[in-house]
Amino acid sequence: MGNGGRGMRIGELARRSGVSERSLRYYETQGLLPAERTPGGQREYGDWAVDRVVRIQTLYAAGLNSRKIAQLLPCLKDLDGRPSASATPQLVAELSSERERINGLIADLVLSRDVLDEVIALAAGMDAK
Amino acid sequence: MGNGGRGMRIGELARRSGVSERSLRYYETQGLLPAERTPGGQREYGDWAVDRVVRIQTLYAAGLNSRKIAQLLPCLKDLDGRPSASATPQLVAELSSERERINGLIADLVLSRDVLDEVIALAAGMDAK
DNA sequence: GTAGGAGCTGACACAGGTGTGAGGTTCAAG
DNA sequence: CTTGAACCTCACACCTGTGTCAGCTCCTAC
Repeated sequence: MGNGGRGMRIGELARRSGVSERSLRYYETQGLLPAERTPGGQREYGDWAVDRVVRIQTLYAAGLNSRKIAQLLPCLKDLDGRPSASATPQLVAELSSERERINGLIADLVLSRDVLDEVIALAAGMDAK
Repeated sequence: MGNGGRGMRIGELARRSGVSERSLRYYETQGLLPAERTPGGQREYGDWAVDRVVRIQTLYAAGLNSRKIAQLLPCLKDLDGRPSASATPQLVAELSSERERINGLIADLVLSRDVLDEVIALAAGMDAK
């Protein structure tokens, strides 16, 4: 090893978080995932990075874009402490609207899932008969 | 008028379903929304089309692509009657996997919504204090 | 017949996170 | 020092439903 336990590099973070190195680098350019650098220029992450990456993925999955996530993250209390920023009224308005969208989307997803279940059940029924 | 009550044209369907004409034409190319044609070549839809378009939108929102929706639709019982086809085992497998994805996505959405709520509540708290 | 709103096709562009490859550098084990 | 894995940057491509524009045709009320 000889690492000194300072931090993991991108490969390990990718493996641990289940996200590609490509995406991790992209997150950095978007200001979502700051990284220390070794003297040689390689990225170094602390353990907190894993949780952050997972959180980022969750928010992406919910349809938020990089810009919103970047504004949002500092307003969250991290595992250890308190938020490093509070949302501006402007941001709150945007997030509220996202919230609405997400609620509608959940409803659509449930509806769609039921539709899938119906088709699957019907096929199973045919099969059994 | 002089329509004879035969069917609505694309503009009305767009207005009634809340979907752009562009999208309706696209749905037709994807085999999702068959349309009659007037002798002059204009599309004509029955009232059933509104529901179908809404259904298509719901499925798109759930992340299904045109191909899957096209396979899925005939396996659904329409408002009036019974399905015109049953799902093949292959399709059932695909849909089951979609179902899994949707369930995971719902979980992500709920998580994300909670995150948004936290940020919003925190900003409101700051505001009140 | 005519005017003008509505419809038609075809084509180009976009969003934006991710895959992929080239070509070069860093790191650590031996 | 050498070597090979891991990492770096840069750049191009993709997917796919939708917006938009251009240029033309249809339909219907007058």
